[in-house]
Formats: sequence, C-alpha cells, structure tokens
Amino acid sequence: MTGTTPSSADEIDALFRGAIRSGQLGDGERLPTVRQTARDFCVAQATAAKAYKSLERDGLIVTRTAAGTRVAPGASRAPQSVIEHARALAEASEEELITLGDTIAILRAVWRTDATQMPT
Amino acid sequence: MTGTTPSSADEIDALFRGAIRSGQLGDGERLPTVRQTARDFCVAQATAAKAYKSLERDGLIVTRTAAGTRVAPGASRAPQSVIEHARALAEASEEELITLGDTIAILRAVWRTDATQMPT
DNA sequence: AATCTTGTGCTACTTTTACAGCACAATGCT
DNA sequence: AGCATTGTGCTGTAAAAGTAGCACAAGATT
Repeated sequence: MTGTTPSSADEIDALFRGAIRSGQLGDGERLPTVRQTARDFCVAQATAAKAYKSLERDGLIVTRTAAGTRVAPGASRAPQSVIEHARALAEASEEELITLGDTIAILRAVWRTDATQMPT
Repeated sequence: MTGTTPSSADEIDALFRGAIRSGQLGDGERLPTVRQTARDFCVAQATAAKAYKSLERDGLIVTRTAAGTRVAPGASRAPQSVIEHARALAEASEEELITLGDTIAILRAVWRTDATQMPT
C-alpha cells in the first residue's frame, strides 16, 4: 500500500480512495490509525485526519472513536468493468511510456467527450 | 475547451496537457494568450504563466515572445491506443456512475499493479 | 520607425495549507 | 473500575500558492 510519498491531505485521500475502490482494501477492512498514517507519510496528524474526514464525508470509511477506521460496508470495489478498463489503460500507457500525470490529463480531457462526440 | 473551472496553476497545466496529448489541440496550434487564459479561468496572470512555464519545461509548447504560444511540433497526441483506452475507461465509469475523481484514484491504484501482479 | 502584442519578471499583500504539540472524549480491553 | 487506544479539536507558527498591479524586453505589425 505504501509505495509513493504523498505530502498533502488530498494525495493521502486519493491514495486510500483508490485502494478502496480498486478492491485493494476490502469491505470492513481496517485502515491504519491516523497517527500511523501521519508517520508513514511524514505529515502532521491534522493532515492525515483531514484526509480521513474527507473519505468519511464521502461514505467510503466508517470511524468509531476508539475502534479505529474501517472501510464502509459496500463502499469497496467499483464495478469490475471500470477496474479492468483502468488496468488496460495503465498497461497501454506504460507500454507507450506515457507518464501517469499525462495519462490522467488525457483521461480528464476525454471525460464527457467520448460517447457523445466522435470526431474525425 | 473551457468547460471546467480550474483554480490552481496545476489544474490549468493539466487541462492544456490533456487537450494537447489527447489531440484536441493539434500540432502547432495556437493557445490563448497568458492574459486571456488568466481571464478565462479567473486567476492572476502569474498563475496562468506558471502553468505555461511548466508545459514548456516538458516540451509540450513553444513560446516566442510576441508571437504567442503554440503546441510544440510532435508533442501533440499520445499513441492512439492510450487515447482509446482512456475513452473506454471514461465511458465505463460514467455508465457506472463513478466520479472522475474516483476513476483517477482507481487508475493511480492500479498503476504498476497490473502487468506485474495478478492477485486472486 | 512607430506601435501594438505577448511573455516575463518584479513587488507587496492575502489566503490557504501544513506543521508541531498537546489536551480531551469516546470507547475497547483487562 | 482502570488503563490504553484512537479519533478529534484545539492553539500558534511557518511555508506555499495565489492575487493585483505594474514595468520591461522581444518581436510582430503597420
């Protein structure tokens, strides 16, 4: 799970969000404590807590004060088709030596410009 | 082109980067002036300029001082396979009502976790 | 040559974000 | 009941990013 080196709350948010929705973190599975996450990513507790808050607002996790934080029931795993397409895109990009950043930018660009428009 | 409402330099960077690499902005095509972009996105000139600088550092655009900014020759358009896979992913996500943010998070999660690892 | 356009480079100010460090409340565990 | 764990909520401080406004230099345009 810990591979990159995020710094901001948004990046930590995105990291867990991705882990949950891709199925790497299963339903009901426990997340590291806020303090642990803060240590892992070398950020202040407040920053890690902020990320968790954001995930909770979106219903991805459930926190009980002394019992820790767990993946919300049903929040895990986006539909298989999405995950498979994401895998396919990642594979294609790496094969063509396209950066993750560029790949995301391309994805943003074609978002809402695909099914409706078919140029050329 | 102007559809979303970015605010930071990074978002503007990503927007143009995506437009270029997806082929929406063709080779040699001219970008709006820095001032125009600043107006379009309601940001300071310095912020828009910063985004352009970043794109130039990556060789995606070429700026000549009074002639404006143009897409660098050869910078446009990532390989077709990548674009097609991006389109497919976008389509799948929208069909399943998955957010763009979540889709990006999933993509990040499976990045470098596909071809090499095949769990289950 | 004169003028307009455009990217760049300032300065000073404001806002946002993250930091450190601690204290508290809720809860599980023994 | 007592204690450790864990999320939360402070405080004040520091760093990063954005803003506004202007001035300048390099070219293009006429």
